[in-house]
Amino acid sequence: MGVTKTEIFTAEQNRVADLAKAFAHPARVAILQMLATRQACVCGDLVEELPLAQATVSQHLKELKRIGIVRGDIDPPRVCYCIDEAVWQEARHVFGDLFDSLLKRTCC
Amino acid sequence: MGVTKTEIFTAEQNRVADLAKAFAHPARVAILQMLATRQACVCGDLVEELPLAQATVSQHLKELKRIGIVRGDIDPPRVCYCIDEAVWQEARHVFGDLFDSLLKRTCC
DNA sequence: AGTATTCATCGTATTATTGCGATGAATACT
DNA sequence: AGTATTCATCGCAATAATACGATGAATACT
Repeated sequence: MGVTKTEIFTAEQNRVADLAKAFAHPARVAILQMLATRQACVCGDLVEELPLAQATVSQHLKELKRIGIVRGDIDPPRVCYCIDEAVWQEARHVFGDLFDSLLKRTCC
Repeated sequence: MGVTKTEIFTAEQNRVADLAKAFAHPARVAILQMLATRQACVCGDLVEELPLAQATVSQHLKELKRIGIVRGDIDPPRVCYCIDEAVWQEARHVFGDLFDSLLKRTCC
């Protein structure tokens, strides 16, 4: 039905899925890479460097803010977008734990 | 348009996005956790443990196989699903490198 | 042959996502 | 007041994803 039954999964599973969504679109990967590797927050420069319309970039940023991995500090009329370091580390640990959970298999 | 412009992003960005998609739905997270932590591959037991219809689980498995992180070894009439360890490690490194790329910020 | 088991796929309905033009809000600068 | 800049949001169109019932293919067991 296009509707995800979030209520039947654990909070942890839903959080992993949400954090993964931040990286589940190449445009958002590009945005996160830009924000992570710049000395300065790029603000609206994102639109210039990405071959996407301003409205589209704004929407991806909105999704990243919803997840929490990006903050938007207003500095009118600009907005300075930054990685939220706490959420970034949360994601690192969540995925790290997940990847570490692989056990040796006895079949296949 | 609901159409992702994959051609305007790097192969690496598209690969990250694809791997992230494996974890971008709580049902797939649950499936991957089950496959990663069982001694034996659970095959069709997935359907029993998940509150989803068999057709839905099969579709999630199809997506995981498309990405490559899961293999389906047929053992008629059963199918034994396993984590593909090589792809699992690929994902670990891809995300590890990404999370390590965060630099100290001088703004915000 | 007939039946049961296991799983994939098809068809369908519904919702989500992606993308962009247009518009609007907020601010700064003349 | 008038203009420019920056960004969010609305509205729309098109595609993707989620979910499931029904059906079919393959195999095993009677």
